[in-house]
Amino acid sequence: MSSSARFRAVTIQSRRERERAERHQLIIDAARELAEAEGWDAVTTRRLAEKVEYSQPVLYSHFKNKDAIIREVAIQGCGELAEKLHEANALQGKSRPHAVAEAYLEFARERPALYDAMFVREVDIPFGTADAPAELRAAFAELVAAVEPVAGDRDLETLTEVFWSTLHGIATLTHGKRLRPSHHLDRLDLVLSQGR
Amino acid sequence: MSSSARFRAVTIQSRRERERAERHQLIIDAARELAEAEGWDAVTTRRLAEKVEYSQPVLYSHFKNKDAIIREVAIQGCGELAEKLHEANALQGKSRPHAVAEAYLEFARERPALYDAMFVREVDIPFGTADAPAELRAAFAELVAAVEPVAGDRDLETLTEVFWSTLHGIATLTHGKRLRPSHHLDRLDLVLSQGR
DNA sequence: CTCTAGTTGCTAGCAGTGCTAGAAATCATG
DNA sequence: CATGATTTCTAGCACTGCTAGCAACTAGAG
Repeated sequence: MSSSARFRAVTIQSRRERERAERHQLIIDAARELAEAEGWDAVTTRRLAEKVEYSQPVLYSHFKNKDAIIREVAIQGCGELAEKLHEANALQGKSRPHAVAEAYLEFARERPALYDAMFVREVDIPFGTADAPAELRAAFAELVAAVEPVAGDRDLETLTEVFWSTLHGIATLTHGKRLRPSHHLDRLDLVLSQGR
Repeated sequence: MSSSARFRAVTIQSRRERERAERHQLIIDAARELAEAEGWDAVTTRRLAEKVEYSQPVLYSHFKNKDAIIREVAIQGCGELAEKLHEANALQGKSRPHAVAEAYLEFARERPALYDAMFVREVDIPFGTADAPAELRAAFAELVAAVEPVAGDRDLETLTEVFWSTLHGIATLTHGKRLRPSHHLDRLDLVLSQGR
């Protein structure tokens, strides 16, 4: 093997790895788009394969199974949520809890399928533990940051869990048409006034 | 047709209707048991038919489709929840919000599959409207009753929705292993102290 | 007791699901 | 061009929810 051949081999390999990574992401994006457009029930391996213009087995060369694809969608979604909450935390004017609560609920409302994958479906992503994905811990950290200025002498992490639970409850019950849509803002005011 | 024949005909018919109703309930109970034992994924029409010792098409002579069975399970579950909350509301000693919150979370923890059918899965039961099932309205009424003594000048129904959302959020996030199990009681204390 | 009308429940099958073994096609290299 | 390795596809399995159409049973009349 000549040195130029070896050199070529390396670049070809890296190009292949890059293409593989692109296709990996393509599958994730396609799954998310399909879910957002028609719901997770419409995300079948056949339709997903058709959307990325490959055959079904290609999906399984990238992911162990269908759940692994959804899990990846969920984790990337957590990254986006963390970003959005970070921006809300940086806003001047409104109180941090207020801004973050609004941002959280807006996220859940605008991307219901994504939110579903992240926090409703059973996806066995490690959550509390140390080996939870970074995106997830980042999102929770933003919630902690939002609550911190009003925590007072209350335990910060516990207070954050309760804050998160309330937002999550409102998000899911609203999406399931179990709350009166007209009173959305009233509920938000009430949550925030209770938190002091 | 003699008068005795007519009499017999009526009783035979009523006996059949009774047997049909019993089988109807048998299917609902079997679905719920199977779901509670192995999760809703295990509730297939084949396994359900086997459990009630009939063939699959019998299920479809009682229910329009599989979702209709789950919906019935969910509605009856709401009835049970309403009962349990009613008892909690009647308890002396603890504050009503405290007793009801504990009862609610205990219900969700002990019957996770049932709770899932009631409030997590998309089941298109009419919720807010007037033609919502009585069981459902009864359960919500108990939540209202629990919140009423601490409502003060806040809108009762909105406050109840927020209270419910928080409980629902805690219930689902706990079940999905997204909250620290060790701090369950702390969270509850925090919720109740915030509600005044 | 027998025959008939009507009901009830079953067998067998369809189209679709997640997933995979093994054949086919493609590619980099001598 | 030929070869060996890699990549991708075809075809299939066991399962899903659901249903058409046949078989078995029952109730009542003669």
